[in-house]
Amino acid sequence: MKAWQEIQLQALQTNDSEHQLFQTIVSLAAELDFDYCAYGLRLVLPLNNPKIVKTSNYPTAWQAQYQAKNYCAVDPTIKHALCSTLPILWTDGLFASTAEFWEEAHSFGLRYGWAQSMRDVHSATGMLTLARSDEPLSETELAAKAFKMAWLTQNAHIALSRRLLPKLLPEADTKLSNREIAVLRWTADGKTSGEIASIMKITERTVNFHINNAATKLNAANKTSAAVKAAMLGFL
DNA sequence: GTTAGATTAGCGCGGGGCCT
DNA sequence: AGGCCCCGCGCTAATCTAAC
Repeated sequence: MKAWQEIQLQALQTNDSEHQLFQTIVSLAAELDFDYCAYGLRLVLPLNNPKIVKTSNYPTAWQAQYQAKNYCAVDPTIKHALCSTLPILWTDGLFASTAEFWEEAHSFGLRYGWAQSMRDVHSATGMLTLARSDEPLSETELAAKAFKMAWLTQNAHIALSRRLLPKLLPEADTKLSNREIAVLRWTADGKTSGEIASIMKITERTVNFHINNAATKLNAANKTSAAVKAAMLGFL
């Protein structure tokens, strides 16, 4: 008999669309006794307004309200997800400073939940939330299911971000040459083109050439943006 | 605050070597 | 042959710095 993780992995490694894939995750969540399931992906770029995409089987009205009131900005589980990859449990204490948000979530049947985030090599943060209306999450249940829930989070993020990233952030798929990476590293360290030229024993113009090529590949407006993008995406 | 000079960044163009 | 990587030159634009 195959292990639960193995069956799950096979289900998530198919070539299904995001929608089909999310339905698989929903059914895996259901096996863990969660009616609701939500996945959010937050990219690192643009720095001033990072792209966020969400998909869930929450009640449509709640999804609309969440969007309309921009609850992304106050949701404490998102705040937690961005600074910690440890799982977090929905508790009254967690939502103490966002009472209105918490009450509205309750009114839509979202009462008991658990969430965990994960970061990939491109620094994109994915968060999987598992929730339900009726049965509180006991310590015993958590202890018994913690591993499976974490495993589902990890694989959901890997599978979904693999499909979403190329569309949302094509730069993440860029292949930089070794020379381009080297000059961007020195640039990110604050070296001028002249300094990099003497360090790498090439002319300044050549340094600029590589930086320029990298900037084009990264869709960056200038060398500063190119160095930041490359660093944020984990290329350096 | 203004100005002039120095420094740095950016652009267009061309060419050689290597690999498929 | 074509694509990719690497290297180079001359020039202009933008920015910084110090002197007035």
